[in-house]
Amino acid sequence: MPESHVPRPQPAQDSEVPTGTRAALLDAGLHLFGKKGFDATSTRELAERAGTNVASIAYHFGGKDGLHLACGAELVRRFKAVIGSHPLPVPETAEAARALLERILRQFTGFLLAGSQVSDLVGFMLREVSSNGPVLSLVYSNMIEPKHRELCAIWARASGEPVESEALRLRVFSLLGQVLYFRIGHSIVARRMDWEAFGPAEVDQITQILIENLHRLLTPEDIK
Amino acid sequence: MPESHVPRPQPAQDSEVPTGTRAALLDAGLHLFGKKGFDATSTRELAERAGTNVASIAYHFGGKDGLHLACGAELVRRFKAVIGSHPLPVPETAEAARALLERILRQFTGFLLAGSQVSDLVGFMLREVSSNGPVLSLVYSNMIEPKHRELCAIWARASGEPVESEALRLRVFSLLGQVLYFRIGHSIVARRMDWEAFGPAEVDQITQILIENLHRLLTPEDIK
DNA sequence: GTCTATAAACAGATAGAC
DNA sequence: GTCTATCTGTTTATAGAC
Repeated sequence: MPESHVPRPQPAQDSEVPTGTRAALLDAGLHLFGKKGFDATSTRELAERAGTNVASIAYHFGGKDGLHLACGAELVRRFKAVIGSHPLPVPETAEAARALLERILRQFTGFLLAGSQVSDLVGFMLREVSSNGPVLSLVYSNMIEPKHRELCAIWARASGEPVESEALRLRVFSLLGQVLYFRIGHSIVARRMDWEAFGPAEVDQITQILIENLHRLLTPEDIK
Repeated sequence: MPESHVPRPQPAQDSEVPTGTRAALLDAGLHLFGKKGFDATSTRELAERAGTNVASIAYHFGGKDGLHLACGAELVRRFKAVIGSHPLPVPETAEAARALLERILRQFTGFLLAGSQVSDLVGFMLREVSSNGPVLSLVYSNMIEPKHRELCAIWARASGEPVESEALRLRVFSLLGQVLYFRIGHSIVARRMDWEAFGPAEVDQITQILIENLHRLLTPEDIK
């Protein structure tokens, strides 16, 4: 038989890149849900920002909740498109692992703190983390869990601790938590530091402290 | 003249302790705003939980927004009632300062992570931190700023760094950020650790890691 | 697929009885 | 001070024209 109507095979295991009205609504959702929160965002605002009408939300996503979940999936898709879907290799030596952790931490602070074109994604994700709903489950298993596991392996090589020990997993969380706090509580930090905003100079200053903290945290207390 | 109608003198500089319907609405506000967020909480829910009617919100607080702000003030009042309104004295020696920091950190993790009768307050405050509105301004200047300043003074004594240096202020934030993250991202941590909930054993484990981190962070890297 | 029009429920605020 | 009843506007969802 000639050309049939079956959907074309997907490129590898990656999900479809959205286009048209669908994509515009996902953009609007990631932006507005992240900026104002899910409840504070109305379907009218979403439609207006996407340049369409309210009914298209129900048509494409089944409703406001469906759009919310689809935004979670889109977040994971974009994240994988940026950082790649393959795990980082664990370096051979402790020194190389330590250097890699430093590089990852720099990337992470830059990603979270420097306002860029991805700042919609960050805002959206942080709201989901606090709310702990079905969208977080999706993001956790497709993004957070695998990346945290990779970090633990690298940290274990750098510090000599056993891989996947409970203390190690918690320590990695405590390092990431520092970075996240500077994003979540940036308004408080800015007031206390007498900063008007988080410019490049301020982000550099924070990054430097966090890099120092990384090295201090990697060093057991009794070696002093 | 005999008994007059002037309001009775306030006890010291502390604000009035609310009673009756007013107090019930503040309780409901702290609970529901903290649990579901301001936008997701309706005035009907608030009135029902307080055992009163919607009109009383406007009567006592002028409206939903007024109740929100009053909840912020009530948060500060309750916080001061627990920890006292006087600043902690800075210890004489570095060792004593270090021990005091450890004690404060234990208190802080217990306060934030162990679900207690104050967990409503913590949930409310964390939402305000993220939302950065007028309620946060109130809480910041009456609670966060003075307490952070005290911590910086103690940290400076413990580490020998100059008081109020920018690096020191950021380092203190980074330590507090660790604790806050374990509260904000507790659902993520619980999944990754295969914990069903944050019980006393789990909180102890986290506290131990954070205490270790405190001592590592207090120790400059070059002394190893 | 896109859009207008509308339905049905819900929001916060308030008038007025008690 | 408290409460019921109601006003006015907004919410999400949907029916149906094109």
